[in-house]
Amino acid sequence: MDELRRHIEKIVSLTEDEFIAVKSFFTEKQFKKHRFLIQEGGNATNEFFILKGLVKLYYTNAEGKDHILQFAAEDWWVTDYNAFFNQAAATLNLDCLEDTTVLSISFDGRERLCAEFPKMQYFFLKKSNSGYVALQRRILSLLDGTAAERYAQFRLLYPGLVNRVPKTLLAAYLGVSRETLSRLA
Amino acid sequence: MDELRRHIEKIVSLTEDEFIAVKSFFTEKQFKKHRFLIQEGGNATNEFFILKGLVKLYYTNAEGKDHILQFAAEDWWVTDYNAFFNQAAATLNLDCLEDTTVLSISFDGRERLCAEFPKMQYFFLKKSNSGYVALQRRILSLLDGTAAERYAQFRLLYPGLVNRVPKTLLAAYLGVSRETLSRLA
DNA sequence: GGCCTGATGTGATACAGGTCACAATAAATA
DNA sequence: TATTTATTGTGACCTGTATCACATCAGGCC
Repeated sequence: MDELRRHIEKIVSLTEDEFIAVKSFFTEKQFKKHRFLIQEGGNATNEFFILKGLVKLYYTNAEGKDHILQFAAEDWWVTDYNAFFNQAAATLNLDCLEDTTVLSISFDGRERLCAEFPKMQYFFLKKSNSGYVALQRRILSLLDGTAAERYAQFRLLYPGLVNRVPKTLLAAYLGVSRETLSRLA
Repeated sequence: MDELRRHIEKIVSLTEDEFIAVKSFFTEKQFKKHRFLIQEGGNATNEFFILKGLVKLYYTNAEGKDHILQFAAEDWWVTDYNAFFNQAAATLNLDCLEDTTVLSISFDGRERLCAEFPKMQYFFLKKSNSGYVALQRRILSLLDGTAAERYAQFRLLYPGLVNRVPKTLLAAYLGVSRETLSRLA
């Protein structure tokens, strides 16, 4: 739970009492490797903060091909945000690459948390803003970069993930075939 | 200015007095076609709300090739968000495809506006959240779709822009060459 | 230990889309 | 009105990646 506090305090500071109140909105949960946190067609009523482990968020297209939107390891937030914010059915899948421990917060919980603590609303705003910028960067690398450049960029940006994620999945994140990535590596 | 109020009130409601206070944070500005609102290397101290007109936000790579991150017409917000949020030098360009009127707000202004009106912070949070989801969707269409599919999707999503933006620029947005787009149309 | 499944490498071949080149309008601007 | 400067189309050719097909090797599990 301390991870959450350290994480939040990178942006806003909290008193002891405030943090106790904040953390009451979260529930700790454990998932084994291969378990789903969200499945297409199901609900996505929770957002997850990863305490330990590694998950992948992905879309499976009509031909059964997966495209990975995000990996999330320690200190990352993840959910099917479209489904979460709009309280709609999930179109994405989220499952564990490793045994994973998360803190879970419901949509309503998050709304109440933000209403009660403007600081936390500020925190989520800053997070959302930097997430937006990160996605813009990724779009640019898809528009501008070659497969090799995107791979190099990924290694720079997420050195810790490169040797933790199988190449097949890295390929599904980068938008390259497994075989092509293998020829680059 | 009424456009701004209508736009905000889709998410939070404001009293007359509140709106008067809110709008004092904005300045109206006019730009002619081809004028730059932001240039690479310059500053991006302002965020713009488009009242009238059309702009493009783009990145120019080392070979001089442009990649369009965003078009923004009436009721859209736009800036180089990386530079804006981090108070850093711009890496993107923003210029006018048509004569354009905007409401401009500075970074500091926006921070004070959010601090003073939690409602407005909530507004910006919701906007950022849906922006994030929209970029995820675009990433998926870059990962999954063929050029023709992306074009079809764009027409569905932004029917009003298709005949307002030259095909050359649409191609730079979709990540296809001008020639290929022409053969699809 | 032995078996199965997932991860990775590599060759052969196919194709979507890029690049280059030229032409014809349409639209700004002097 | 005249003169550039954008915009769009289209042919010819090239190339980065996808696909398909095997082969190998490591790790988890019975």
